[in-house]
Amino acid sequence: MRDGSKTRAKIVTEALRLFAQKGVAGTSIRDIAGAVGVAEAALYRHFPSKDALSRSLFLDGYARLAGDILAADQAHARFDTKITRIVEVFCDLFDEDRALFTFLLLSQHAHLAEVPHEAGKNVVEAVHSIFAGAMQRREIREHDTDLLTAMALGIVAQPAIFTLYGRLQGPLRHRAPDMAKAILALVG
Amino acid sequence: MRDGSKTRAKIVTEALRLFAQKGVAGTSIRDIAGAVGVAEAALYRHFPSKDALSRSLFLDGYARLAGDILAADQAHARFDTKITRIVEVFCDLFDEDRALFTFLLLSQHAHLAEVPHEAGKNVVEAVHSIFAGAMQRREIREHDTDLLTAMALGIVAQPAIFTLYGRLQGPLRHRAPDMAKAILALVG
DNA sequence: TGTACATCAGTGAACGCGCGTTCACTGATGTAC
DNA sequence: TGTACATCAGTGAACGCGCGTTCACTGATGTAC
Repeated sequence: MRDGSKTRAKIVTEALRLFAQKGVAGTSIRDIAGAVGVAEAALYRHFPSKDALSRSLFLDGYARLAGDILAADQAHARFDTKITRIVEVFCDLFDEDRALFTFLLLSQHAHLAEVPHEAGKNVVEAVHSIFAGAMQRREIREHDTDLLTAMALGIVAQPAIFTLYGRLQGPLRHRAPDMAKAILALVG
Repeated sequence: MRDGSKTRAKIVTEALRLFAQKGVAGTSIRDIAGAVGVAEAALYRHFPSKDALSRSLFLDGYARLAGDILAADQAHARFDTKITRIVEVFCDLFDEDRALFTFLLLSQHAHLAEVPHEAGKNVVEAVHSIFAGAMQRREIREHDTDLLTAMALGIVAQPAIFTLYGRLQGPLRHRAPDMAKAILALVG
């Protein structure tokens, strides 16, 4: 049999690019197959449906970000170092794979309900666990952890969105220090 | 001729409700007409196309929020009062018309490019003008106004999204004091 | 007040198009002997 | 090493369905005289 892993990888890349550019609903199986350079039916050798493809891309991307956040958390001891590094990780992933981020931001509302609750696969749970842990260890004062999680995510996600729309220029990484400072001010 | 204003109002209400619930792509003209209780063709007496309908709903809702923000800004003198009131206005609109807010948050990426640049119709410009004004009057220190705008919007928008998903409970208004405090900490 | 007319909101059926998906088939490559 | 076979990635054409939109038509209501 032929090795389909190259084709599968290209489907992932091109689907992400097109989904980010035109949205999932605005991208047809024909579009993706055309960009990959295969017949439409070939996509169904790798993903059972268009919906499964977009779900798989979303859950994988979301899990990757959650995993990177958890790893940055565990690699550092002090709360402020954790936050700084996590913001940097977020910015770096954004700057390196803008198509993935655009897709995650665009289609979060379609898939958020299907995301598993484990912190390793769920960005919200990952961030939540970091604040909850710091609170438990008395490194920060008592707060509503969910509200804190929401505001912290908003502080990084909204500048990311502004960057996608050209309202903010240059790498998001340049904003990391200000964003980290803003998050630390939430708990200070 | 018959008075179509009642029908038009019902189209707006039902379309907003359905768009918020199932997304624009997931809602058909048949769905809307069925909810309104008219034939599909009747919708075309009020809006030239499905796209024009969703664009009109978006731009009107977005302009309403921007107008309310500007009005709250102008009704107060001190910067911290302005911010507090603006956050409250945002929360109240959210709590009163959740369908509108869900729709605005869900479909912002489809329409943001078509929003006019005037502060009275554009939420981002409205918030931007408030920070820019305060900076000019030396009420707050120098900052990157666009980054500030993004972070401030993120601080209120993300808790709104969490509330939509049930991750935060109760009226958003209850979070207003903490969100206002967080925004003021950005410039403090 | 009564009548003729113009306007236009709403109808019901039909339209063609693009979509996601399926199908029987091909042929390249790995495996068994 | 050579041959027969199994596997399965990829093909090309076709499918039916639901979609947004259009059409000629109806009839209620406002206006002119």
